[in-house]
Amino acid sequence: METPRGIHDILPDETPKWQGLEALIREFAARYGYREIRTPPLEHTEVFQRTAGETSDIVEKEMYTFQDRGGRSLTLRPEGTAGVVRAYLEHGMAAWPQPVRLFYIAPMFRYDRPQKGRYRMHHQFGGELLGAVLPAADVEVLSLPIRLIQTLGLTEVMVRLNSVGDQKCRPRYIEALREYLRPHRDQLCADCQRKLEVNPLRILECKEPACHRIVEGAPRITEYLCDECRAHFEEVKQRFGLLAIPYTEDPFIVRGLDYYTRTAAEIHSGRLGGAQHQILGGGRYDGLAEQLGGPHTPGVGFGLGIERLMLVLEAEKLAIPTATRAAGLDIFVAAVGAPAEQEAFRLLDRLRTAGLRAVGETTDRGLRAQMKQADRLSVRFAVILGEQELSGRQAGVRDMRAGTQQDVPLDQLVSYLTTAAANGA
RNA sequence: GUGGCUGUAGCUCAAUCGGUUAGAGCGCUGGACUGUGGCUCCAGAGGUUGCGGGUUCAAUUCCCGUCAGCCACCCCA
Repeated sequence: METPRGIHDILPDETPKWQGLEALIREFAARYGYREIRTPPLEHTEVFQRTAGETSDIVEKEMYTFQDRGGRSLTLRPEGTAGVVRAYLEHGMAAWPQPVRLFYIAPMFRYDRPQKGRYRMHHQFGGELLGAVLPAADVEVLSLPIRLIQTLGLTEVMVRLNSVGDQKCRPRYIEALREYLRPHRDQLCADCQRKLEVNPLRILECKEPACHRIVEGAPRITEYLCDECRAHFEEVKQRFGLLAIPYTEDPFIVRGLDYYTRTAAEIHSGRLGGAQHQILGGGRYDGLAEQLGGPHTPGVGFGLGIERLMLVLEAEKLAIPTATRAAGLDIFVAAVGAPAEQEAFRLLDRLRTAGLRAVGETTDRGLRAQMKQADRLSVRFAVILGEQELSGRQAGVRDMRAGTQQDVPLDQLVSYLTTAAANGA
């Protein structure tokens, strides 16, 4: 038996990295006033169908969808925003003080062909700011992961910005784009010919050389933005300048999800070898709540790929800060002989109750083997209990770093070790 | 979903032209050191050669299928 394709275990040697990164993420979320939300990994299929867009790749071919025993269609979440907005509506967060700032660190599921940096289950750190219309909101949300990334020390990151307009101006642009593309229809790749009718925006992202050449001469969405969208985009850019965050404007990013309006943002790393160099995607989604049947609710957010971020950290040889003290052990209790083992068993309980981290021998190997075990566990102290020690109501305490050893009375052991472990920790 | 490369011990890898008992290092267990870790030496355990089928006297080796990883697409985080 093994894990399903593209889905992996995270083993104890790896979890400290995750915990360190998560701790830093939580710290940054807190600094920006974002509170954690935990939505279920499973939603009604409609939640994603109605928001991501019927013609999006996610809905068309990447969702893990199945029927439960009651015949309902459920889907493992392919992205985080729709579920958060669903929760916002379901729990009447519109009645909370606005705007509402939320974040999550959660697994996402997409039925893609796996590759390095692309998995069927991956984790995203997402932030959502709901109930805020102004451009300042867009820049606030996006600045959070950007500052986080900078703190981690990432160097070659590119922030790309675009505006995809709104319900008023986007349809006009789509028509203009279609009109421009129609005469070139025969030169487009098969996929794009299909997209021409269904979703011409996505042709902009096509990397097929032929399509790309045609797209070069296509009208730019920025030329079709309505006054409100134009002003919004201008202020977003101005505020990126205010924070001195470098970015490039990219008229061809449209994002794979249909719910985006106005601001669309991506962050790429130049240090990732493979094709999976995008580490963040995000933007504004003012129409999403309505698509879920709720009242108009402006929102803006991002999703940051944790696995991809870790790949970049590795590629740039950057250390992940360890937020808490290492999960290492303080003490190993070695025992020789049955009476000593009984005493050791009781001692372990006392040590742990006193807040120390201690393990003992669980088989009955010789002292030599037990000391070897203590060494490999990298404990600070080994406590040795045998017949000699027991008869004197004391124990040998060996400092594993110094290689020194002394006898300590049993009734003073806990306080002795508590003090000793605290010193020079 | 399309095309390609690769799967040998827990890990990293070897095994001649298809040839008889599939090896090494690290790691693990034990011993030298009967109650004291690290260093050294010795020994041991550990394998359905990813899985299934085919060709052959004989398959880790050749062929087909399948599963998984990787690479390029598609797309995305």
